[in-house]
Amino acid sequence: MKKTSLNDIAKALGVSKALVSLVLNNRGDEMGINKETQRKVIKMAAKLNYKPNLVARGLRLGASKNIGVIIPDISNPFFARIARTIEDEAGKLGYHVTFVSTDENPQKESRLIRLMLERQSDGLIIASSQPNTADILNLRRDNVPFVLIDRYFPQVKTNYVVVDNHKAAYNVVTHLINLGYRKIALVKISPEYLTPIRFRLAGYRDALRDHGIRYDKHIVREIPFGEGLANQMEPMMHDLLFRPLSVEAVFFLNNSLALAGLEVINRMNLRIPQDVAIVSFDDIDVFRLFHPPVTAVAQPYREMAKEAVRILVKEIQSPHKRNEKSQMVFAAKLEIRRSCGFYK
Amino acid sequence: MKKTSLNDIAKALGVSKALVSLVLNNRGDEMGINKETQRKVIKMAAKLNYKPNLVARGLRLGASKNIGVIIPDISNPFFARIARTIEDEAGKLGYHVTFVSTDENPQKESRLIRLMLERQSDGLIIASSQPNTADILNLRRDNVPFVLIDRYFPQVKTNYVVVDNHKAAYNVVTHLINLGYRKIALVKISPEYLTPIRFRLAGYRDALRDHGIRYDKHIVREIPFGEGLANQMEPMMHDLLFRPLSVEAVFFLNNSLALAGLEVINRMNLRIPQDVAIVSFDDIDVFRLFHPPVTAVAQPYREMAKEAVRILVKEIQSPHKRNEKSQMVFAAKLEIRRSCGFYK
DNA sequence: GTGAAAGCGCTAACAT
DNA sequence: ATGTTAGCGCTTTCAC
Repeated sequence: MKKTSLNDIAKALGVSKALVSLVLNNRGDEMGINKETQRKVIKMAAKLNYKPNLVARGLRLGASKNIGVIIPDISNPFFARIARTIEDEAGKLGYHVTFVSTDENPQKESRLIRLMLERQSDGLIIASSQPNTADILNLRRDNVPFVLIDRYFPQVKTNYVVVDNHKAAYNVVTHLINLGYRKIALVKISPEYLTPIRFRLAGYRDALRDHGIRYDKHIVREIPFGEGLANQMEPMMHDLLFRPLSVEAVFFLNNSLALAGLEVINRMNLRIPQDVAIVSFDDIDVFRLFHPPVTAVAQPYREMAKEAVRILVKEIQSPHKRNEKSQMVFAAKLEIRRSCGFYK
Repeated sequence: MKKTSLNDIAKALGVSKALVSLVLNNRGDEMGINKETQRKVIKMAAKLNYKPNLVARGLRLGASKNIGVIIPDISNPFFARIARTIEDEAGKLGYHVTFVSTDENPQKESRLIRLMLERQSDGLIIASSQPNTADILNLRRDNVPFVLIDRYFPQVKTNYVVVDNHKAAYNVVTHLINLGYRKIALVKISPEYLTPIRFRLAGYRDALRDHGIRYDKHIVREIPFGEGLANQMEPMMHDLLFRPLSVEAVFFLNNSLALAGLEVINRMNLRIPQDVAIVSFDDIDVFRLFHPPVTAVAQPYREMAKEAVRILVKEIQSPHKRNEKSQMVFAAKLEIRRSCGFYK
């Protein structure tokens, strides 16, 4: 059973497909087409179970009404939330969304950017894992509407929506220091060139410095993104938490690190916060549920996603002034819970 | 700056676009096109930054190489995992994927199915929230390749990939009974007509019956899908856990329910499993990390997603024998942890 | 070896 | 008030 096209309806009725197109796009009245004719067209469309071919329409109109969203991993709760909000907000504006996951792999990301463009996405939202700006500069040169989210490139003028990672990390460390902790370890994830990681690290260093604590590279650690996270966490935590390092607090730079770290700490039968205090970046739901609840930096992901869509769609719809770029920096909120020994 | 098309390359070289198309699709040798000409075409394509328009190609070829995935909520970890695996597996077979979320809303699901078809998806993977089979029957009538996942319709012959929910729930309850629990509450989510919910409930009833325990409707509860979950959980837990009901164990029928329930139980300062034992369906990562770790039913989501893609792509690629339908029922695994008082 | 032409389904401009 | 035509970018058939 072949799909019904405009032509099939036109033939069945002995009219032209242009007329059918107009009627079905609710432009019948505007074009002064006979009410009765319109009725017949609509009826026949229903009878033949007509579904417009949006691909053909997109080809004709030069717009797909599709937004490509390129993120590291749709199964990471932080990005899943952002993705979901983007989906909803884009829907309100008449766009649908295609998500793809890069696994923090720059080559894969390049391929996926290309794929989205070949599939004629009208614009892109990207949480980029690129170490350099080549792809981004290409997009800009080609006048492709896009918005960076979560990560950006300070040296390039683009649209972006991020949080103030430096300040957020600074606040975390200050909070810990105020509670009396001095030996504060930091566990980050590679690739380390990403702006969120770099700025969080800088916030950590600056907070230490401003409180007269020396930066100690031995208690700043890194784990590569990927599956083996749990395995590497175990020896690392042993190393940090026992002599000679004996850190008092650990600041995890994202939610996956914190989850892996918590699992290890539980296995080691250490108490939080008595034996070690814990803070994480990214406030995922379950942090509230742990024993004790985990202090974490909450990013306003809804607002971020919403803004990203708003900026993108605006740029898509005004092809003329594509050189006005928007930069949005949101404040993150430190959700203080009991894992660092302070009870709200 | 306009996008480069085949025609632009053809003109720049004074050849026909047919030739360019052949060369760029690596069919130059096969068609015996001059090596030197091929080289020039490829060079010019690179110089003009040519990107094939996959939409136009799809229109011509009648295949988009796209799979539509329709699920309740991409930000639910269970579906996010499935989605991610589908993305990877489809990618291996040369397909890309579009995810959309229905929020368990049947009308929204109908609209999204239609949208995916209008966007010319070659096939669909659906975790359906429909109370009836109308949409499914339409899809079948129109010969659209699709695979149901997680939920299915027993009265309709379709492809589907699910777990044996009855058996899994039966095992959960049997496990609890063997540990000595008698008053076992069940908390389910609406819509209740979904096969997983129905079969899990049936498994619960059958296990009780087989062990000579009377089914008590007062300790079988339901919460509607949506935002207000936490609010409704609180009074419900009070009701179940204190007199006169005083249940000894609670079986949550999915991960969101269990998370909300755990939060309330923590707030009530009850101990797990001493005051109440807990089991959940869906084994999400964090269950391992709770104090105590939560016993849960693990679905083999990787295998399920992989099978769904395999079945779908096979059907897409063999338009002739579309009436051979595959039904896959996977066994779920009960991950026994300490939340029900049994220590492995 | 290469080119010309047709056509996928649609819509906009132009005719009548 | 309705129809005709052209063309979006691509691939395929057939002709030279």
